[in-house]
Amino acid sequence: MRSLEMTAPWHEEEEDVEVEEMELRKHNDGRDDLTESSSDEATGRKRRKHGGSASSGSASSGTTIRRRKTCISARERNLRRLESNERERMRMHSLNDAFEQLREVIPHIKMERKLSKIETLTLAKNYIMALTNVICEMRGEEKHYTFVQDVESDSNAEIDTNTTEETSTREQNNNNMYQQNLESHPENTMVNSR
DNA sequence: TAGGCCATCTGGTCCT
DNA sequence: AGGACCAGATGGCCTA
Repeated sequence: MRSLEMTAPWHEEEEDVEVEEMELRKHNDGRDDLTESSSDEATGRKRRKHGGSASSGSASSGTTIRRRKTCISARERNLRRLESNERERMRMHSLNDAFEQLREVIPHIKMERKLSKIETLTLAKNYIMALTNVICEMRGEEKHYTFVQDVESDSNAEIDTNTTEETSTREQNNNNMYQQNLESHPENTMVNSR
Protein backbone atom coordinates (compact mmCIF):
# COMPACT_ATOMS: atom_id res chain seq x y z
CA MET A 1 0.00 0.00 0.00
CA ARG A 2 1.71 3.09 -1.19
CA SER A 3 -0.02 5.45 1.16
CA LEU A 4 1.84 3.90 4.08
CA GLU A 5 5.09 5.00 2.53
CA MET A 6 3.98 8.60 2.53
CA THR A 7 6.71 11.01 3.46
CA ALA A 8 4.89 14.25 3.80
CA PRO A 9 6.87 17.11 5.30
CA TRP A 10 4.62 17.44 8.28
CA HIS A 11 5.67 14.04 9.51
CA GLU A 12 8.64 15.67 11.13
CA GLU A 13 6.50 18.01 13.08
CA GLU A 14 3.63 16.18 14.64
CA GLU A 15 3.31 12.64 15.78
CA ASP A 16 -0.35 12.23 15.02
CA VAL A 17 0.06 13.21 11.40
CA GLU A 18 0.66 9.69 10.21
CA VAL A 19 -2.69 8.60 11.50
CA GLU A 20 -4.35 11.61 10.00
CA GLU A 21 -2.65 10.98 6.69
CA MET A 22 -4.14 7.51 6.60
CA GLU A 23 -7.51 8.99 7.39
CA LEU A 24 -6.96 11.46 4.59
CA ARG A 25 -6.26 8.62 2.19
CA LYS A 26 -9.36 6.79 3.22
CA HIS A 27 -11.34 9.97 2.81
CA ASN A 28 -9.88 10.58 -0.59
CA ASP A 29 -10.57 7.09 -1.82
CA GLY A 30 -14.06 7.18 -0.53
CA ARG A 31 -14.71 10.46 -2.19
CA ASP A 32 -13.33 9.27 -5.48
CA ASP A 33 -15.56 6.27 -5.39
CA LEU A 34 -18.64 8.08 -4.31
CA THR A 35 -19.24 11.77 -4.65
CA GLU A 36 -16.98 12.44 -7.57
CA SER A 37 -17.63 9.32 -9.53
CA SER A 38 -21.07 10.48 -10.50
CA SER A 39 -19.83 13.59 -12.24
CA ASP A 40 -17.02 11.67 -13.84
CA GLU A 41 -19.36 9.11 -15.24
CA ALA A 42 -21.14 11.91 -17.00
CA THR A 43 -17.97 12.98 -18.73
CA GLY A 44 -16.56 9.51 -19.19
CA ARG A 45 -13.40 10.29 -17.29
CA LYS A 46 -11.24 7.62 -15.81
CA ARG A 47 -10.32 7.85 -12.18
CA ARG A 48 -7.44 6.44 -10.19
CA LYS A 49 -8.21 4.32 -7.23
CA HIS A 50 -5.20 5.29 -5.19
CA GLY A 51 -3.12 8.34 -4.57
CA GLY A 52 -0.04 9.41 -6.41
CA SER A 53 3.59 9.10 -5.61
CA ALA A 54 4.65 8.80 -2.03
CA SER A 55 8.11 10.04 -2.82
CA SER A 56 6.98 12.35 -5.54
CA GLY A 57 8.16 15.86 -5.99
CA SER A 58 11.18 17.30 -7.63
CA ALA A 59 14.66 16.05 -7.01
CA SER A 60 15.36 19.33 -5.33
CA SER A 61 13.13 18.31 -2.47
CA GLY A 62 15.95 16.25 -1.05
CA THR A 63 17.07 15.76 2.48
CA THR A 64 19.05 18.96 2.82
CA ILE A 65 16.08 21.25 2.42
CA ARG A 66 14.66 22.44 5.71
CA ARG A 67 11.06 23.33 5.43
CA ARG A 68 9.70 26.30 7.23
CA LYS A 69 7.68 25.46 10.27
CA THR A 70 4.18 26.71 10.16
CA CYS A 71 1.78 27.23 12.96
CA ILE A 72 -1.14 25.55 11.23
CA SER A 73 -2.31 22.17 12.44
CA ALA A 74 -1.87 18.91 10.62
CA ARG A 75 -5.58 18.78 10.09
CA GLU A 76 -5.47 22.20 8.49
CA ARG A 77 -2.63 21.11 6.22
CA ASN A 78 -4.54 18.04 5.23
CA LEU A 79 -7.52 20.17 4.40
CA ARG A 80 -5.43 22.50 2.28
CA ARG A 81 -3.86 19.56 0.50
CA LEU A 82 -7.29 18.20 -0.31
CA GLU A 83 -8.38 21.57 -1.63
CA SER A 84 -5.19 21.85 -3.64
CA ASN A 85 -5.73 18.40 -5.10
CA GLU A 86 -9.25 19.34 -6.06
CA ARG A 87 -8.08 22.50 -7.78
CA GLU A 88 -5.41 20.58 -9.63
CA ARG A 89 -7.98 18.04 -10.78
CA MET A 90 -10.24 20.78 -12.04
CA ARG A 91 -7.32 22.44 -13.78
CA MET A 92 -6.38 19.24 -15.54
CA HIS A 93 -10.01 18.62 -16.47
CA SER A 94 -10.24 22.05 -18.06
CA LEU A 95 -7.00 21.35 -19.88
CA ASN A 96 -8.46 18.11 -21.18
CA ASP A 97 -11.62 19.91 -22.23
CA ALA A 98 -9.46 22.25 -24.25
CA PHE A 99 -7.75 19.27 -25.87
CA GLU A 100 -11.15 17.84 -26.72
CA GLN A 101 -12.25 21.09 -28.34
CA LEU A 102 -9.03 21.17 -30.29
CA ARG A 103 -9.61 17.60 -31.51
CA GLU A 104 -13.02 18.64 -32.77
CA VAL A 105 -11.73 21.43 -34.98
CA ILE A 106 -8.67 19.68 -36.39
CA PRO A 107 -9.42 17.93 -39.66
CA HIS A 108 -7.93 14.48 -39.46
CA ILE A 109 -8.47 10.97 -40.73
CA LYS A 110 -10.96 9.37 -38.42
CA MET A 111 -9.68 6.54 -36.27
CA GLU A 112 -11.33 4.12 -33.91
CA ARG A 113 -9.47 5.58 -30.99
CA LYS A 114 -9.33 9.28 -30.31
CA LEU A 115 -6.22 11.31 -30.98
CA SER A 116 -3.72 11.32 -28.18
CA LYS A 117 -2.60 14.62 -26.74
CA ILE A 118 0.71 14.61 -28.53
CA GLU A 119 -0.99 13.71 -31.81
CA THR A 120 -3.54 16.47 -31.29
CA LEU A 121 -0.85 19.08 -30.72
CA THR A 122 1.25 17.89 -33.64
CA LEU A 123 -1.69 17.86 -36.03
CA ALA A 124 -2.80 21.27 -34.84
CA LYS A 125 0.65 22.63 -35.53
CA ASN A 126 0.69 21.03 -38.97
CA TYR A 127 -2.76 22.37 -39.73
CA ILE A 128 -1.69 25.88 -38.83
CA MET A 129 1.35 25.47 -41.05
CA ALA A 130 -0.82 24.26 -43.93
CA LEU A 131 -3.16 27.21 -43.53
CA THR A 132 -0.22 29.56 -43.41
CA ASN A 133 1.04 28.11 -46.67
CA VAL A 134 -2.34 28.65 -48.27
CA ILE A 135 -2.36 32.26 -47.20
CA CYS A 136 1.12 32.73 -48.58
CA GLU A 137 0.09 31.16 -51.84
CA MET A 138 -2.97 33.35 -52.16
CA ARG A 139 -0.75 36.35 -51.61
CA GLY A 140 1.64 35.10 -54.25
CA GLU A 141 4.39 34.60 -51.72
CA GLU A 142 6.61 31.60 -51.15
CA LYS A 143 5.35 28.87 -48.90
CA HIS A 144 6.60 29.23 -45.36
CA TYR A 145 6.67 25.58 -44.43
CA THR A 146 7.47 22.18 -45.84
CA PHE A 147 6.01 19.17 -44.10
CA VAL A 148 8.06 16.05 -44.61
CA GLN A 149 11.09 17.07 -42.61
CA ASP A 150 9.04 18.56 -39.82
CA VAL A 151 6.88 15.53 -39.39
CA GLU A 152 9.88 13.29 -39.12
CA SER A 153 11.71 15.41 -36.62
CA ASP A 154 8.66 16.08 -34.50
CA SER A 155 7.58 12.48 -34.34
CA ASN A 156 11.01 11.21 -33.55
CA ALA A 157 11.34 13.71 -30.79
CA GLU A 158 8.24 12.61 -29.01
CA ILE A 159 7.36 9.06 -29.93
CA ASP A 160 9.44 6.06 -30.82
CA THR A 161 9.33 2.51 -32.20
CA ASN A 162 6.11 1.22 -33.67
CA THR A 163 4.08 4.16 -32.54
CA THR A 164 6.39 6.45 -34.44
CA GLU A 165 5.85 4.64 -37.67
CA GLU A 166 2.14 4.52 -37.25
CA THR A 167 1.93 8.12 -36.18
CA SER A 168 4.24 9.36 -38.89
CA THR A 169 2.22 7.59 -41.53
CA ARG A 170 -1.00 8.94 -40.15
CA GLU A 171 0.39 12.45 -39.84
CA GLN A 172 1.69 12.26 -43.38
CA ASN A 173 -1.75 11.23 -44.56
CA ASN A 174 -3.30 14.06 -42.63
CA ASN A 175 -0.76 16.52 -43.96
CA ASN A 176 -1.40 15.39 -47.51
CA MET A 177 -5.08 15.74 -46.83
CA TYR A 178 -4.52 19.27 -45.55
CA GLN A 179 -2.54 20.24 -48.61
CA GLN A 180 -4.84 18.64 -51.15
CA ASN A 181 -7.94 19.99 -49.50
CA LEU A 182 -6.58 23.46 -49.09
CA GLU A 183 -5.08 23.65 -52.55
CA SER A 184 -8.13 22.37 -54.38
CA HIS A 185 -10.68 24.14 -52.19
CA PRO A 186 -9.06 27.04 -50.39
CA GLU A 187 -12.52 28.33 -49.54
CA ASN A 188 -13.09 25.26 -47.38
CA THR A 189 -10.21 25.76 -45.07
CA MET A 190 -12.27 25.07 -41.98
CA VAL A 191 -13.93 21.91 -43.20
CA ASN A 192 -13.78 19.28 -40.50
CA SER A 193 -13.34 15.92 -42.12
CA ARG A 194 -14.05 13.82 -39.05
C1' DT B 1 3.66 -8.95 -21.02
C1' DA B 2 5.74 -4.64 -22.36
C1' DG B 3 4.89 -0.17 -23.75
C1' DG B 4 1.94 3.85 -24.49
C1' DC B 5 -1.30 6.89 -22.65
C1' DC B 6 -3.61 8.77 -19.05
C1' DA B 7 -5.45 10.50 -14.29
C1' DT B 8 -4.11 11.66 -9.99
C1' DC B 9 -1.29 13.05 -6.09
C1' DT B 10 2.37 15.75 -4.52
C1' DG B 11 5.69 19.39 -3.40
C1' DG B 12 8.30 23.16 -5.35
C1' DT B 13 8.14 27.54 -7.69
C1' DC B 14 5.99 31.50 -9.73
C1' DC B 15 2.53 34.98 -9.82
C1' DT B 16 -1.06 38.13 -8.13
C1' DA C 1 -0.63 34.33 1.65
C1' DG C 2 -2.97 31.69 -1.45
C1' DG C 3 -3.78 30.01 -5.96
C1' DA C 4 -1.87 28.66 -10.49
C1' DC C 5 1.43 26.24 -12.79
C1' DC C 6 4.73 22.67 -13.37
C1' DA C 7 7.17 18.30 -13.34
C1' DG C 8 8.09 13.84 -11.13
C1' DA C 9 6.17 9.58 -9.50
C1' DT C 10 2.87 6.01 -9.57
C1' DG C 11 -0.60 2.83 -10.91
C1' DG C 12 -4.62 1.62 -14.00
C1' DC C 13 -6.27 0.59 -18.57
C1' DC C 14 -5.62 -0.81 -23.20
C1' DT C 15 -3.40 -2.75 -27.22
C1' DA C 16 -0.06 -5.28 -30.00
